[in-house]
Amino acid sequence: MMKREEIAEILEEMAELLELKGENPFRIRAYRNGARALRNLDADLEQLIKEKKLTEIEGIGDHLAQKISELFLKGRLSEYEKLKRGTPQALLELLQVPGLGPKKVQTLYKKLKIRSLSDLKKAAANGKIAKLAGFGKRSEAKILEALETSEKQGTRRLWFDAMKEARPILDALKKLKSVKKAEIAGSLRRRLETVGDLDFIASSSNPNAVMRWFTTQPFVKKILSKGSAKSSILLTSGIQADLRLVPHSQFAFALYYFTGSKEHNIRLRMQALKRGWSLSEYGIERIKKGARLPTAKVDTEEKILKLFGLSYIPPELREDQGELKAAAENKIPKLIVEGDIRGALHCHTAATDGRNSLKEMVSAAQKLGWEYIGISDHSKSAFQANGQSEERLLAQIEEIRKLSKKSDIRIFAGIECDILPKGNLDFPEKVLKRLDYVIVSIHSSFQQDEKAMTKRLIRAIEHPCSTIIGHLTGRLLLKRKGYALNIPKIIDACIANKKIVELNGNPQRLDMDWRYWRAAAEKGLLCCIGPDAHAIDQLEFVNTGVQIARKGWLRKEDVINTLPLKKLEALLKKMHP
DNA sequence: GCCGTTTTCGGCCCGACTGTTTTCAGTCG
Repeated sequence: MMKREEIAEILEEMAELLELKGENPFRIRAYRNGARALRNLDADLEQLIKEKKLTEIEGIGDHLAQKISELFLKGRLSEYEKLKRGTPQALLELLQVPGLGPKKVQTLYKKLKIRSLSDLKKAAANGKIAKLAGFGKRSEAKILEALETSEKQGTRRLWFDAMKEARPILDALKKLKSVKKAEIAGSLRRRLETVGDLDFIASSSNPNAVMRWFTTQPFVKKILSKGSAKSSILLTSGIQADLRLVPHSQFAFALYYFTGSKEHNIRLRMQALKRGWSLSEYGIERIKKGARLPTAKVDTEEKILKLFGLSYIPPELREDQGELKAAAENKIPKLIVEGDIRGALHCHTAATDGRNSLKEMVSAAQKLGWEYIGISDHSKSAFQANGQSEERLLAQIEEIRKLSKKSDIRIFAGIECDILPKGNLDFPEKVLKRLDYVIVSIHSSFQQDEKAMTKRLIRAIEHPCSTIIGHLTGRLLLKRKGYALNIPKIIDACIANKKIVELNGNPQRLDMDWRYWRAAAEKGLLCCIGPDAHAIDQLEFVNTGVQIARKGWLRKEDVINTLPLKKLEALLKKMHP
């Protein structure tokens, strides 16, 4: 049985192989769309295949359904193997070199027999590439440089880190005299958990001056391209930043377009075309009997959408996950905002692996205006994190009760209790019962297979004392994949057992993934946004969690730490008698 | 290969920049 992610990867590889063969671009796109649809699936793949419902997914037709089923059930697909045999495997890695696409890779292969990165490097060093038709000295030099720098730079960044870099640049842009409006766009604006580059959009009456500024700042390591409408630079930190300039009247269109996602834009444009509108990053025109008639000024994103009878779609939702349909039916939810948060329950102290004392954490929470804070230090098996022994835990509970009485802010006594390899919890029931709530998390034996891991977690979910499931998959973005898990099954188990799932706001985790939240919340799953704070300045990770919760279509009502104190108290009491 | 209020064929988003050309193909987003 093949996993969903593995199947998606094969479909994507097939798209690349077809591209190298010079296949119909739309057929190639269909494979990519299919892979994406598979990744975004919130239902159980096995069930869909059994019930022959794969074709109900948008982007998956009869052919792809057949291929996916075959891969899932047999673990292989003859068509894929045939494709692979027909193309040297190494050509795929050549496609990764910036500036090389399918056509050029094919030329290199046919004319120079280049079939690997080292072949490419040799040919470029010997000046053979410059002599090819369609190539020249500059492209040869570019290839060499790309090969040399590619190893050094891991290109993607955590959303949180990228935002920290982008803000000062945006602020400086806004201060320029000839800049009227400036915004961040792209995946950064959509709050994608990791981003590949920083996109800026600005409107200006003097593009050349702004571009001169942008490409000559201290943060510029290298200019990748420079024009009056678009420039790209490499920042000293190694990440790429693009700036697009448009006249003031086009700003909203440019912002909308460059915010993406690409798939969202394609769908919106298709809808526009059907209604007789041609939408682009420059504006919108009525198409009438071949002639294009310009329309009146539309200067906000709201107004653009309104032209198509759509309500506003926040950037976070523009992932082609049904948001256009929802907007057409006026069903875009009122998303949670940072100000809705009234406290947090996943916080560590120096008693285990936190940096600050209980008192310091509490007073920091108070400064943030919270009504409550829950302390959830590690349990004894979390050896690497100095997990609490039973004795130390009981003493901490005592300390918390005392301090809570004296404070203006309510302090809940909790724990982040390890789920042991078999699914049992790290403390006996009688200890857990003395707490206000119990976050259960996995911190060991990550290598278990999906079946064992799912069973392990479900056992913890069924434990009478568990309240919240912490960082569901244990992933560390850009570093470590989450453990194997049947997430739809886990979600169903949580709903059946009335357990809450955490949305961990640590920028490296953002776990459970936003792609699952919409469907899960619609089925009744409640969320707790946890900062997983290990220091006072990390309490604000709860806000990063809010950004991702918005991306998961969550409303205030779906998140328990938006509840006022009395209501949260009552909820925890009911869940944890 | 997908899809359908221009439905079962014939479309499928669209423009900027680069490098190599001398009007454009390829790549990228």
